[in-house]
Amino acid sequence: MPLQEKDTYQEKDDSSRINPFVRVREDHANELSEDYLELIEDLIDRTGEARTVDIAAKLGVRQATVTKAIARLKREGLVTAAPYRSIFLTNEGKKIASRAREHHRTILEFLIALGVQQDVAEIDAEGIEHHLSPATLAAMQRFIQQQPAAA
Amino acid sequence: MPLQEKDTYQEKDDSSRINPFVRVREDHANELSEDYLELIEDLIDRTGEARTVDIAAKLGVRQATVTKAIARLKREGLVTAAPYRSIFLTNEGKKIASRAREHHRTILEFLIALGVQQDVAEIDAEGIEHHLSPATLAAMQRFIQQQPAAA
DNA sequence: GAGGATTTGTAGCCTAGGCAAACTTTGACG
DNA sequence: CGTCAAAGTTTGCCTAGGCTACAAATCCTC
Ligand SMILES: [Mn+2]
Ligand SMILES: [Mn+2]
Ligand SMILES: [Mn+2]
Ligand SMILES: [Mn+2]
Repeated sequence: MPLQEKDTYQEKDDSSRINPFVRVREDHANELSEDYLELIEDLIDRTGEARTVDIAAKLGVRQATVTKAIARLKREGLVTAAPYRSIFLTNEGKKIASRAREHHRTILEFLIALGVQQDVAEIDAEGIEHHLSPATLAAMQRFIQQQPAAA
Repeated sequence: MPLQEKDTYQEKDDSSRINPFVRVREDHANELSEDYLELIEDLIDRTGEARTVDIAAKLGVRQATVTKAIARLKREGLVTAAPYRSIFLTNEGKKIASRAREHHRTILEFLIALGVQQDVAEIDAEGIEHHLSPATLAAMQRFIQQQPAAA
């Protein structure tokens, strides 16, 4: 029995650790969920409820797109929603949302500490937040701490 | 005549500047091209030619996927390729490849200067390289310069 | 409490980017 | 040369995530 039949078999679990491109594709598969959940939590905190129309406006997509995405999140057990009613996070959804928000905040603070203008930092943070390993986030944290809030 | 008919019309040109999520979707539309072109240039430099089988191995996808992607790049005028022969970059393709490689290198150096371990930095760089504005890249450059190659 | 604007949902379409399976071409080598 | 394994392509399939157009429900407002 051969030790490697790599030609046709693709590792599923730790290929992400050895191939950066595979890792990026995996990141992207989680990206939408994270953005939706973070945004839903935000809307609930700030306006009392998360409505399809507001999510669509924030994300810059059509409402039909949001409806479809919500159906998927429901399937995955991350949100609950009754037809024509607003959207709520499950406990699992809340966990992901909080983690996403934290990452987002860390990265934003980091970029600003690095000297990037606020509005540019906001934009870049939204993209890179899904691609950073714990180690890199930790390094960013250290950097923020070292910078004593420059004037 | 109303000043805004925003309800049905979506800005195309500068919406990217005002909505981070739209900007991220645009980034992702360019991501594959950039990665392919950078990789093709790399293979040519290091092995003399860019072959489907090697591109597939590097990206962690099947050869059929690469063939399809190359067809798209050809359509876009970024590569040339005859059937069953290896792949070459057009001038336009070379420009994009070089810019991508430069960004990649800057980000990698930056992460390492920040204290991230080499292999983790390699992985994270591959994801975030497509999401950074010129301003942020410039800030990273400055940071690298300030750090006098820590031991 | 009826009407109508707003919001939500459904149906159908499209493209990008994956895959497997089968076929074709190439080229190394006996 | 002829063979045949390796490389490349084609075909057909799938899912995610966009969109429009239209239908249905909700909920202001009078
Ligand atoms: Mn994001
Ligand atoms: Mn990305
Ligand atoms: Mn990349
Ligand atoms: Mn790269």
